[in-house]
Amino acid sequence: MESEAPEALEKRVKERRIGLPELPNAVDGEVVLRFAPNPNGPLTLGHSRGVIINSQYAEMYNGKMILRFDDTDTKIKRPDLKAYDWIIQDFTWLSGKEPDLILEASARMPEYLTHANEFIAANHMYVCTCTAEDFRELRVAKSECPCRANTAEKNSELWRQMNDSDGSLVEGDAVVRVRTGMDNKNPALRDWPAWRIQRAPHPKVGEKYRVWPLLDFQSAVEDHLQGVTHIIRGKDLMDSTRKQKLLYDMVGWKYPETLYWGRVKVHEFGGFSTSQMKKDIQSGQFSGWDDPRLPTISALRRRGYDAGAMTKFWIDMGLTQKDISVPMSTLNSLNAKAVNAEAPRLTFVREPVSIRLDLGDGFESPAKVTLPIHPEHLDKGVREWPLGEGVIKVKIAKEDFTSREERRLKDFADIGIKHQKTIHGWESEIIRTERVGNTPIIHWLPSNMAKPAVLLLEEEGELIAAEGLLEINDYPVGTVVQLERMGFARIESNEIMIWTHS
RNA sequence: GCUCGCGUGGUGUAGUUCGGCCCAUCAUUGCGGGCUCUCAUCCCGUUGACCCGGGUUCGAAUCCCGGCGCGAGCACCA
Repeated sequence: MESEAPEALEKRVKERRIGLPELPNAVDGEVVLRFAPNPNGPLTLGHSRGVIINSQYAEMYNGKMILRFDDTDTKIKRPDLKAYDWIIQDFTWLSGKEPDLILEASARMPEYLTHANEFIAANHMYVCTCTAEDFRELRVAKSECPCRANTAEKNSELWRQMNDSDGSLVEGDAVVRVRTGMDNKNPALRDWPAWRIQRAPHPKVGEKYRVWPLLDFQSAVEDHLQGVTHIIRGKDLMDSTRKQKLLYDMVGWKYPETLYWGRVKVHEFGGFSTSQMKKDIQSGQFSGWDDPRLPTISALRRRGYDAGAMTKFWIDMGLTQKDISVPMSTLNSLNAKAVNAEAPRLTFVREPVSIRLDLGDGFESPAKVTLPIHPEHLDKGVREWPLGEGVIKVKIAKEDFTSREERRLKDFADIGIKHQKTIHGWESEIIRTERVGNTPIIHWLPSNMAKPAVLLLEEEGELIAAEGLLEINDYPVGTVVQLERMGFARIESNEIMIWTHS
């Protein structure tokens, strides 16, 4: 291989970067990434960034992607047994493949305990029996607490008492701290807590353990055990990185490369608080985790959003540390592009008004109306609406009925809207079937092609079931269709559709 | 209070490491128009930004100094 010309090294040509930036120190085939949610609910749009960006990188570098359940809190953010499966489902749907490895922190406790024993024996950690309030003061004052002077033997003994089921130490009496130094200029890093006592039974392992590691310890040990090479996480965890790095340095481990992103809000939803949503569902404000008004992955999937569109959405967002607030219209635009080509067209008439069309003397009515399933993909075939003999009964939307002028029934005929009522109902007449001029087009259905259906949509925070008539079709449940002149919707059942977006 | 991070059009983003290719990229939104027997999709056009003040330099979005603004951590949550 020839050595590179020196001038080629002098300056990179500036080019616009497309896609995700390169990962620092990444070796193809050896990258290990992880996504580590707390299983206290299903995934939200906010989580999807973690799933997607990490998965994308794993794919870019032919690396490994771990899904890890950080379920070591039995009290404040208690794990939800159902959430484990929900998250695996959401993860798989978002990334297009199953994780290479699934780990549950609660099942990894023996490993964590082993390391705790070791670190306490090595004097890297000590048991602290100060109250949280007292330690807070010590932390501010940069002064060491009395417990810090205990010997490793004494600490091991106290640690045994913390673990002991009939021990004298109960919840709140003691924590294990990492001996980082009380003089660290960053107060967040001063002898940070690694273990605490929690009596609440764990949904997965019951009352097997009395002590549970905090995130900073559990995650630090597990990342090392799994050989994680790159951590990509929120910048709110920057001090977490620093805490963990202090521990890594003590025990001689190599800390992974770490990248951060800022906080994300969506204009329409605000933040993504799983706990808040859980409360609102319990109080009956929402019907469930897949309530179309919620920013959960299950709700978005139910509404017909495309995982590829979400992927592009997050890739476009990149890895900046800026706190951002994005409008749903950005995602919607990407989603429309993703689903439009495949979405069959259907007609939905909201608040239908029945009209009898008078064919007029000598007027020849066509036997049927033929319209494409997709105007840009004619190979997808056609829809055929047979028209009855004699008088034709059609349905049009109430909002289109307000006019008294001519309107064109799309792909069929110009009619005069007369607001003339007879014993049979509203009557109008067909003026011509040829397309002449630019008579405003409205959509419609012949009554024999219409079936009652509801369209679920959100209006000002309320979930509305808009009643109407849907064109008879046999698309399977889950099909994302485009309702002509309205927008996209997903077929949820024979008579229910869920609104996606326009 | 201490510590850390971030500031490019309405929104998001590229460019900032290594100053000139940047009178600043791309997307989205808004506005205008075209295509279309859908108010969808698509196409074209257009408005619109380097937080502020100094400094270094022939030249600064990019380097230095000082402000200001926003956010996060300092939990026995993750």
